[in-house]
Amino acid sequence: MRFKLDSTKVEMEEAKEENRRLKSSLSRIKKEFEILQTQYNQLMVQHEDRNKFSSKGHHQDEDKEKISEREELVLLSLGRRLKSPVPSGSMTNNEENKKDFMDETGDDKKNDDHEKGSDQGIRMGFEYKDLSNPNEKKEIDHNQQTLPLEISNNNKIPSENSFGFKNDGDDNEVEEELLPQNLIKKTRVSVRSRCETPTMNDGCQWRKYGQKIAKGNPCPRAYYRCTIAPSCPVRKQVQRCSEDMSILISTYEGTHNHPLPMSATAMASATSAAASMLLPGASSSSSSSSVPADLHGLNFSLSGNNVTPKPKSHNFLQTSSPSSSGHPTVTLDLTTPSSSQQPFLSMLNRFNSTSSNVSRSNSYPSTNLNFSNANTLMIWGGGGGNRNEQYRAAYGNISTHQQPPYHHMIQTRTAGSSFDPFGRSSSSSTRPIQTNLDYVGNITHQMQSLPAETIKAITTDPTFQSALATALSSIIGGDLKMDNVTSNEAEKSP
DNA sequence: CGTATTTGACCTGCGC
DNA sequence: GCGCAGGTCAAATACG
Repeated sequence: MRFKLDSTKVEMEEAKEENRRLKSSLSRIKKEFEILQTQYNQLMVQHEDRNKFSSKGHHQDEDKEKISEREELVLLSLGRRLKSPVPSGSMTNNEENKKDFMDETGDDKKNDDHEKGSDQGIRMGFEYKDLSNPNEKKEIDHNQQTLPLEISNNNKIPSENSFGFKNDGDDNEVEEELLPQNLIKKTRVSVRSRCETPTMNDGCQWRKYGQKIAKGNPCPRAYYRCTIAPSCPVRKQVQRCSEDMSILISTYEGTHNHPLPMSATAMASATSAAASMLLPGASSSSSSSSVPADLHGLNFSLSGNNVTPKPKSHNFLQTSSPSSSGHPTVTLDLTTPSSSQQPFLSMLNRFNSTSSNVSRSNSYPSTNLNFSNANTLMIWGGGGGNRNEQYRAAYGNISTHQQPPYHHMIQTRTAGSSFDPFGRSSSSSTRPIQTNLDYVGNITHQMQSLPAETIKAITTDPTFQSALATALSSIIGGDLKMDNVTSNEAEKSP
């Protein structure tokens, strides 16, 4: 009994220490993010000035250019609401377009929390400022009518926060049926993972409603729907890979219209981000204009820069032929061996590339996000009742070296670089929170040490923004919640 | 007994 | 129009 008490005290002390480290990491991340944000804003201002200069003497096209310009004036805000707005100054009547994605409770304290957010530093999420007006949407519609997903930053569109649920769902179900993106097939996100269990635990609650033997695969395909909310439209297909039975392919479709458990937010963020990368605005080789993207509720600033597809390589992002179903599909591959040999700079080069040779024979391309994860069995979330359980479920059990998906994502993105942020094995980490924060912090920190041109290329690349936003949201969002929990617990503790 | 799963029937879209 | 395949429904069944 005495021993238990002592061990509990030791654990409490460790928790306090952990909490201190988290706070320190958080403040560092805040600073580094502000630097990044400042750089981005400066670039936006420069871009704006350049556009104005180049448009002199072209009054005939002035309106068009204004529209185009404002299409590009989309701010991807990682985290806290900015104290000072975008330097464009054109943000007026679209305040309501801001999507505050962090507030999980959605109660009346929301605004207050956001006001305090900068002080507390706990409001990580995505903020998308649409600087266009509804009339311009028609223009966009006209230009992008074959790709309605691009222009879904409509007020009517139920937004989803970084944790994968929509902000407000009064009429979401009805309105969603009328949305343009529903006129075409929904984007799917397929996750390949090594999993011994019949289904991957992603933190959500699923109810099986069907099973089919799909052609070309002797393994039956199981159909699940989300049961967290009765009206949730999210579906999931689970099927084992015919070539490797140990690989479980989980395909997600739709957007949760309800709050998700902590343990499910990682997957929700992953699917959102992955789907967003599929958007033509993010990956189209033909389009050079920025268009806002809102898929699965995640709003990113996406422009035409593309990522060169290199199928069957370990590139982080690949495009391949569309799925047989005809749905645009993003594949998150967590089954392949570590791509530590992948040069980080080559990825940056791809980020910086303004065009690519993507062959798009089909309007529904598939994108393959190849995250290295050779050893991890997929336990994305345990749906545990308390936050600690949820945390452990979502971010990996320390003792079993399970790691969160974004841990691997970031690790993949940094592992091949010429610098190793930590020089330690991620799987050997005994402090996953600290590790995750360190990764984020060091990414931004290392970026500052890069040449200015590289920084420019990185910070202005929407793909990077999307990926960074997702990573930050997933990791920090969860961690911050834990931070709160641990803070509260620490305060309560004697 | 309530809930979840199974499984055959049915619906729908697409290619020929 | 027909057949095929994917996807969904719903009654039957299993389970706790």
